[in-house]
Amino acid sequence: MARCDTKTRILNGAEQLFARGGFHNTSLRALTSLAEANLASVNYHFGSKDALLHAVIERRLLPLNQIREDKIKQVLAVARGNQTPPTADALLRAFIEPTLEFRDSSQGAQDFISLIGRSLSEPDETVRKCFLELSLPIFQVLFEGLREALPQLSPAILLTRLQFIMGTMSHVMCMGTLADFNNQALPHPLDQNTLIEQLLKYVLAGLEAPE
Amino acid sequence: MARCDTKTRILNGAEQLFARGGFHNTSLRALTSLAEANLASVNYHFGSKDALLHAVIERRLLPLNQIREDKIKQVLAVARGNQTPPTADALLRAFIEPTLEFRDSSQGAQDFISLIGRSLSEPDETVRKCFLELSLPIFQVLFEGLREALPQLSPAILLTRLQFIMGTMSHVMCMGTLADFNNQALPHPLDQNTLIEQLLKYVLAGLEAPE
DNA sequence: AAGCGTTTCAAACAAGTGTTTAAATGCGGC
DNA sequence: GCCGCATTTAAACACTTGTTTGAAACGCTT
Repeated sequence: MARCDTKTRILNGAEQLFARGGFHNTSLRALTSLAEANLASVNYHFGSKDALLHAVIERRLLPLNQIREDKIKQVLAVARGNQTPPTADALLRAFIEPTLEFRDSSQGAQDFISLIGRSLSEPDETVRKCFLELSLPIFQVLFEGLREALPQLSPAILLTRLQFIMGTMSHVMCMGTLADFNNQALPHPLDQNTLIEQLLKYVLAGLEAPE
Repeated sequence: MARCDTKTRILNGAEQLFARGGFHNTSLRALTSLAEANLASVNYHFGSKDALLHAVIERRLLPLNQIREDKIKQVLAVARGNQTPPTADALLRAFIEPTLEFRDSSQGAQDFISLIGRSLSEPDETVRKCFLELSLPIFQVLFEGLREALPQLSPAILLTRLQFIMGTMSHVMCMGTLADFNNQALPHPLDQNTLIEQLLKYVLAGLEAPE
């Protein structure tokens, strides 16, 4: 494990283990051993295992959500300047692209995105609540933007389709560390850009389908 | 807990607790207490906790997969009789409809479907492997059928989109027991038939999008 | 009623869990 | 040098985990 702050080493180790083995299946002993830290240091630096999870998620999700929110608001601003409604394509791209680009920026980022991708379906509240609290605002912004982009869709249908999109995204986000299904049939995985474009095409077509 | 076979009571209880709290977070003590059975009865009847999970999944997934496979093969047979390629709509319907219909047949079925929906993103091998082993054959059949239905799509793209569809479906399957996100914004959830139709419209549009 | 295989039961097992404690260590400022 | 603070450490804490054990209870046939 790379040499740096104990606190950071713990965060990095936790990110990796939580993502690959799940929060509850990761013991503090396995974690501190990987992070080359003392067992008690987790409680010293973070207070508890739950608080550590919170810190792991916040560290990367806050900046990522900030980027996505900025991009979405930029799309909305440009549209307003042009006196035209924003396009669903631009909005979804602003939401999806930073996520997948960030995923490929480092191994830790990939673990983190996989952790986040799984969080919506987590049976355990701890992870889900933490993710939702930090993400509901941006969901709101995206939803309102899409209402402008697709005024022909009723809000209920739009929201339903937005959830479908979340499901699709979550799955893609998890795929990084879950290679089983891929390797079974697909000889070589799609490269990053193709995957983003394909994902966008898929969710956009589904979103814009006639009601 | 309804009075019946100890073995069945354990299966029912496990289904509920595994679905709502996750496999590893469910202790045999909580389970046997809910099932009104002795702690040791799990190991007596099933051998181990892992074997119990296997039994829980097999009990419902085998028949469900059988139904789905039959329906898909029926679609293929009819198409062959008509000398026309099968439609993607009919194939996806044969795959999706039984799943969601089964989900609403009982509370236990809903728990089970939610358990299955989460299984693809499970960090723990135990659940994922068990599900994949039992489901890869039907994925294969569906894939081959879709290749006939959409010959214009390259196999790699088709497979990628099929994975997107699995992601969308998984998410919908989990939604039953994960009400947070719904209740946050959606006043009343869509009824069963509307949800199926919307889901089909969404995945079909995404699947058929020009490459 | 006796015998027999199946099932249930309370108790104990060893191993693993997150957390706490109090002593030891490191290190910068005076 | 030495104080004071932040950090690290090993040990113990109380508790939960899945599994095993051997005896008790049950249901059935003879």
